[in-house]
This record gives sequence, C-alpha cells and structure tokens, in this order.
Amino acid sequence: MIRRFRGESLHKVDTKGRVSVPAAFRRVLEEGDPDFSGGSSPNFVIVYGGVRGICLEGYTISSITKVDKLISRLPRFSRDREILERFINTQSTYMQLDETGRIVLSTRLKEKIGIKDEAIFAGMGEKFQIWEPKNYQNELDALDISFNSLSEDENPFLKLDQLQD
Amino acid sequence: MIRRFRGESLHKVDTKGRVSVPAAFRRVLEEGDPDFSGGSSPNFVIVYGGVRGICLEGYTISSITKVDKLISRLPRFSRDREILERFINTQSTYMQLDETGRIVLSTRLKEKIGIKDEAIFAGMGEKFQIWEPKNYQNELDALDISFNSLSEDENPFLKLDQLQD
DNA sequence: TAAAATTCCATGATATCCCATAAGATGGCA
DNA sequence: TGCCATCTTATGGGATATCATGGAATTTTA
Repeated sequence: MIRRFRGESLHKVDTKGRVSVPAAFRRVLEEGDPDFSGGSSPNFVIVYGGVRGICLEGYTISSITKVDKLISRLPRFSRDREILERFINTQSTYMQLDETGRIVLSTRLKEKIGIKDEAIFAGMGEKFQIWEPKNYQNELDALDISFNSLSEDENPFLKLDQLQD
Repeated sequence: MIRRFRGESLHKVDTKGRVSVPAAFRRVLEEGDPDFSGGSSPNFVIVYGGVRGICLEGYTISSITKVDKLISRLPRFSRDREILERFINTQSTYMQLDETGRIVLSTRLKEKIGIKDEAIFAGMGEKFQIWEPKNYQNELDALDISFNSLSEDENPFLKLDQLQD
C-alpha cells in the first residue's frame, strides 16, 4: 500500500518552536525518504512560499524529487525555470524529524504563517499542510461558501469521473 | 540523498567583505566538491557575469563541471561557444570557504551587485544566488507581478505537469 | 612599508541533543 | 470482558554543540 497524508490534528508549539508531527504522517515521511532506515529519522522538505503563502507545505523527499526533476528538464537559464526554482527551491527548506517525532519551526517560519503556540496539520494526499488554527478555520469556511455557490457542472466531484486514467 | 540548495537567508557583510555562507549551503558545497574531505574546506565557483545581471551565482564544482561539459559540446569556434565561455568561464572565479564557513567578497564583486553590508543568499537547486537585499525584494515583487499576470496556460506550475515523466 | 588580505581567537545567539514524564492506545490474559 | 502490563505519543526542561559575527594579530603584496 502506498500511504498518503490523511487527516487533521492540532498540536502544541513550544517556546523553542518544537511541534510533534502526527504519528500517521511520520509513517508517510519514512516511506517517502529513500535514505530512511529504522533507527534514523526521515528527512523531508517544507515549502513556505506557496502561491498563496498562508500555510506551510510538507513534501516527502521522493515527491519533491519528482518536482525537482521536472524543473531540471527546463532549459537552464529560462525564465520559467527561474520562477519555479524561486518558488520550489528558494522558498523551501530541508527538515528532519527528531527521535521523538518533532520538528522545530524557526521564528521565520512561524511568522510566515502567523503561528504562536498551536498548529494544525492537514493531510493532503501527496503533501501535508501546517496552519495557524484560526486561518485554517477561515480557509474551511471559505471553501464551503465557494463550493456551495458552484453550479452543477462546475462541481469538482462530478468532474472527477470525467477524467480518464 | 542528493542535497540541493534550498532556502534563503540574510547575512552581514563586514568591513573586510567577509560573509558567512549559510550552513545548509556549506553541506551542499562539500558534497559537490570531489576533492573535499573532512578537515578541509570545499572549493566552489562564483559566476558574476550574470545572465540575470544583478546577482552572483555560486556553483558546486560538480555542477559547474556539468555546465562546462555542455559548453564543450558546441563547435569549437562558434559564436555561441564564445559567448557562453565569456559568461561562464571568463566572468567567474574559484572560491574557498574559510574554517568558519565564510567567504570574502572583493570590492569588485560587491560593486557588481551593489552590496554594502548585508547580503541575501537564495537556494536555486543546483546553484545559489547572492543578492543585495533591496534588489532581491524587487526581484521577488517582479516575479509576483509577472506571475499573477500570466494566463492559465502560461503558468509554469501547470506546464510542469504537462512534461511527461 | 603602508594597505590589503589572510589567519587566529573570542563570544552571544541559536539550534540540536539527551533525558524525563504523563496520557493514550494496544494487546494479552484470566 | 474487565484489568493490567507495555508501547507509543505528545510534550517539557536542561545541557551541549554549531553558527554567525566581530576584532586582533600576522602575513602578503604592491
């Protein structure tokens, strides 16, 4: 089975910026790090630029590597490549879980998304997000509203089945 | 894991031109220097000609070697090759980290990019850039603007998925 | 030999490591 | 099927190492 990031949970952020990553997410990060072996702690990548920039996004090594490889196919000095590298490489950072399953969010990262002493982790399949709780609730509300205003043929659930595999 | 240049950070440039290279970048430079062995300090290359003009670009030995090899494939006396060699070979210089992880930017290099007493390091995957902070911010803003004005099918993120794996 | 560059030493701030504990979850077993 | 032993998880605190930075001392070079 290929495990994906699923579920949401709330965690304390202590004075040093340490937060526990949900145990279920840790399993996914371990599977997604080619260098992981029992005993060690998995590496992964946090992207903070985000096109919208109000949450952090965590990627396994193998999924971010896929993206990096695609970018590397673009001509070395092209503007497109420059833009993508600016978002994906510049605005990201390697992270490693500690032995107790935590990471530390630097002051800068906390400021980026307005986190104080609590953070919400949200599974998003190939990636997960870290939100400041109030912002997260707002996001959910906004989603609800825009979803309810969609016409039948704009409904993404319905569009899903029209994609062929 | 193949480590890439990721993240951005601000550093002081002292009166002698010394700047700390971000610790995370040092690891990449070490891995990218075939002659590096614990105890020594890695060599690398700074290109200042600037295809993009206003910043310096740092390459590991192994990544600049890749570029050099690509250039060598062009016909020996072609104009293209001449131009590229001018940018990549003429307008570049070897650098070595000191034991505390710093490099010194000569007056000439500082002038090239308008640096006074602070510099921003930005990871770009296979290379990193050094910017004067204000110029860097302008670059980000310009990027944002041009990004937002793109039509759906010009969006480089969407183009990514159209490349087949 | 004065200016510039390099080496060596010093230090506060930050990040990392190591140990500790309480609350849940899990599983076995009578 | 209720209870206990054990493991995992989430969290905290203190000790230690690394990082970024500054200044003095020494060497180089023009």
